[in-house]
Amino acid sequence: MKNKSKRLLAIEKIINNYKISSQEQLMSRLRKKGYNYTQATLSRDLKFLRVSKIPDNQGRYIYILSGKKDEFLQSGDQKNLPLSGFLSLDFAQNLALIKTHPGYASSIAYLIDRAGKFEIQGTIAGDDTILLIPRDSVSKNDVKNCLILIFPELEDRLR
Amino acid sequence: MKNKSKRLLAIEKIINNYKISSQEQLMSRLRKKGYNYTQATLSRDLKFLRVSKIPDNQGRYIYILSGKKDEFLQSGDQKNLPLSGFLSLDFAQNLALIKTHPGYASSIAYLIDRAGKFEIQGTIAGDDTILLIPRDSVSKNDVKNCLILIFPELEDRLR
DNA sequence: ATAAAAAGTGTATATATTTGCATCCTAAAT
DNA sequence: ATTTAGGATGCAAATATATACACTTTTTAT
Repeated sequence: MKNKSKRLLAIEKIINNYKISSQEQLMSRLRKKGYNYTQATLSRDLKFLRVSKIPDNQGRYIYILSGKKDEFLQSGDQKNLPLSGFLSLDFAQNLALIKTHPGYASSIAYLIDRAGKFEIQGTIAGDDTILLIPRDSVSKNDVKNCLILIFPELEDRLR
Repeated sequence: MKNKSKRLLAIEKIINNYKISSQEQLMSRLRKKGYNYTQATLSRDLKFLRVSKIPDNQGRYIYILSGKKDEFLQSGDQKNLPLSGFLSLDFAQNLALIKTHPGYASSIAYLIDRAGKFEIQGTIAGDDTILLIPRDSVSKNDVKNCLILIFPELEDRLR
């Protein structure tokens, strides 16, 4: 259903941006955004998205997306070298096209895949071009935001 | 107490070696090994160890150590897909996306092309992803069937 | 078109997990 | 030796999460 995927996107967004520590808490945010449904369904959604609850280092529990787990656990010290090869982002129909310097495409695509974003169904990289296929009903903006989440350095260039 | 650290080690060992999906389950294994204490304490231990419960790709929930998370997410997806490199099939819009083990995409795509199926207009292969473009008005299921015809071994996976 | 199967959800409930409080134990300080 | 402080733990209760069942909607097959 169309609403479901939007809802899933909303969930991801919230989890990425806030420290959520219970489904009720998440529900309340979702309700504010107009998604009106029950905790039972949310539980199923979280299962679908493979979201897990993990004890953080402050003695609390927080929800976290599978794809982000790495990053979260290893207090982010790894740099995205290949990102320097990023050139541009454009959209054709519902597809996103990323241009890179020659040879950089596959390594950047790899990072995108590895982030495990729900919004991004998959990528195909050539030598200097990446075709990024978003999931149904994911907007261009959602894709942009995704990419910014993966590569914060792009914030300026994509906005 | 000296027992605690041993206990924590035992917990880690068990979590590493079995698919544990509830604290009770874990408790029962611990008891077998002579650690006799309560679920409440176990809950605290898990918090201390930063163990989290994550939905696996079999529709269950399993406990996993923070340090192992990476590994799990990696191998978890591949272990049960021993077929010729084929990983998954999904649809976005009218397009089909096939994920493969790294490096397998082009050879699988080649086989698909070579089968000369009418329903499949063409394919584009990256390193581990194939974009399959179906002909107009070909349904998802038609595509599935096509693939099954080409790769009978996929019957179970795609149904 | 119709039947059949599958997917999505809410409700209520079962299960599972966390935590407040009291207690006990150990170690350091007096 | 007695006191004091902090960690560890059980118990019971509070919270939180998952799921069986019934029902509806959507998708797929005939």
